[in-house]
Amino acid sequence: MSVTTVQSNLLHPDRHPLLRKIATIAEPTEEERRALLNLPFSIKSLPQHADIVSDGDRPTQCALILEGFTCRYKLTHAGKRQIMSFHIPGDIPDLQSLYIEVMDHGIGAVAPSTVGYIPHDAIRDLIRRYPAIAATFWRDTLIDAAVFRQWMMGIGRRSAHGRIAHLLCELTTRFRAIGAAADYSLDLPITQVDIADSLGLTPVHVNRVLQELRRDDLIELRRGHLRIKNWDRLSEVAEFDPTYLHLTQTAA
Amino acid sequence: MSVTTVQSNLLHPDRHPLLRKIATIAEPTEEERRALLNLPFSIKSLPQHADIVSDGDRPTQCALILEGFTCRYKLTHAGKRQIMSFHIPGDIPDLQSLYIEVMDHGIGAVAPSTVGYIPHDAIRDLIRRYPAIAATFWRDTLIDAAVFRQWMMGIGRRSAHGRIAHLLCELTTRFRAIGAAADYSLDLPITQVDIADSLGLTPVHVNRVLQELRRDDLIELRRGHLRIKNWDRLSEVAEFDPTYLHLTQTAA
DNA sequence: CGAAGGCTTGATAGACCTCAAACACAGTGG
DNA sequence: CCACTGTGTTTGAGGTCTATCAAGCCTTCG
Repeated sequence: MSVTTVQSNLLHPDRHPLLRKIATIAEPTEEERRALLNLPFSIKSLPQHADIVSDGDRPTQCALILEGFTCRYKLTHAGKRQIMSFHIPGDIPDLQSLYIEVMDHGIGAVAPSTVGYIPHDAIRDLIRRYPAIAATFWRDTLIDAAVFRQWMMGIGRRSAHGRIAHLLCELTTRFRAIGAAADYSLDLPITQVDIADSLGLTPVHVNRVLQELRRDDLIELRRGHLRIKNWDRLSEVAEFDPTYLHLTQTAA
Repeated sequence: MSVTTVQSNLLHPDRHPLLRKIATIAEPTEEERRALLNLPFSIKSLPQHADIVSDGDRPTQCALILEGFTCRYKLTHAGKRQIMSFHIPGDIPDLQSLYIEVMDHGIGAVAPSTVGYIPHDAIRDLIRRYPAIAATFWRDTLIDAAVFRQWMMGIGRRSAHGRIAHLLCELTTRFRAIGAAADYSLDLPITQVDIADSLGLTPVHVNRVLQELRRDDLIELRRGHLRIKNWDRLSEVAEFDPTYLHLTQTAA
């Protein structure tokens, strides 16, 4: 997908990823929306597995996800990977680099992705002029933290079944919030290895649990497409309560 | 401990918990320090196990830890507890409630503690007048998130040994940063159950691992007192790298 | 001295891991 | 059109780290 294609189709105010995302966690004024649209950025396409930012970097810009699917991860000395969050279009996963100099983790493309790099200076200038946007950005990083906490509880205290079900509920809810999921069906370019690395499990075990979830007719997941066949029972298994996502409009 | 005692001893500018804490993550000007000192708050003493803020609350104030030791936690439906962070004097664990209406977790006293409740309005006013303080507070919540990430990796991908060693390294480093640990020796009013709940383990297993760490002459931990006997080897076991704490002065 | 909270120990069990190989499927190239 | 390759998924057998259950023990404190 070429840069021009992206710019002409994707960045219309009505479907600009950043505005869509912001609308899920705040209610910006028309002027603030315009200011957000005017943020300068340089677009870059990344292949699967490429790093958007690397552990140890000292970024001078933030990455806005425009298309694709990315993750935040860390490696142990033994080389084991822990994924700490997934990001969808509209997210700015390294917003924190505004106030934390050194990256203590990496952000990588789970699927081929397009990102817009926004200079720190531009963001600093924006939030200086629009305190409400500063508050929204701060809020966004706080919601990130809320998601970390939810994942921690899952990894630390819940069964593999519950964890996997919960992850699928969370992603579905977030995709629906930005309007990227028709009904309970969505494109989810994720592998079983990715799921394993995000939940502290092995791919083998993830595979076995997914089979059970399919057998119980709760989900359908293959070739990058997820369909929740029984939302009520799945969210029950997951003990899913979307409060922690702190969405303004909680799309049921 | 009475309120008067606290006020007369603890809140001298030179040893005010909030100023000490802030100094570990930022470099406020004299004027900003004064403004921080002038924050109004009402002091309250809490017994062990009392909630400072509860899951589901909609706080209108933030809690500054003045004395003691508290934790952030969540319960599963089955009643299992996951502790997500520990807080020491100077911390404001629910600073996030400024921008996130509903608490998605509780904060409780691990040991008897004294907290100062600061009205949201006072904080909002402060950060409106001092953008640098706003940045510092934002940074503080970002560092909280960094700690969550570090814990997630531990729980998801590391052995019980590594996790326990890491927790002890982290707490020691943080206590040292605020000047609450002489050398590698500190008062740590924590039970083995608390450790288990913070690392996704059972108390029984924590007990066994602690015994090994003692046998290997790495630590001494009993009756609320921790002494690291071999920092180098312990941080090796822990794969401890304090970068993620983002302290301004990294006390070795 | 009794009670309570925390720590320790032993025996057993199970969820999840490890290793290893086979299978499915899409894309590529001859 | 069909091998060929690569990535991702599935299956099987065995192993282990950590959980569970159940007592007993030690301090502290009223």
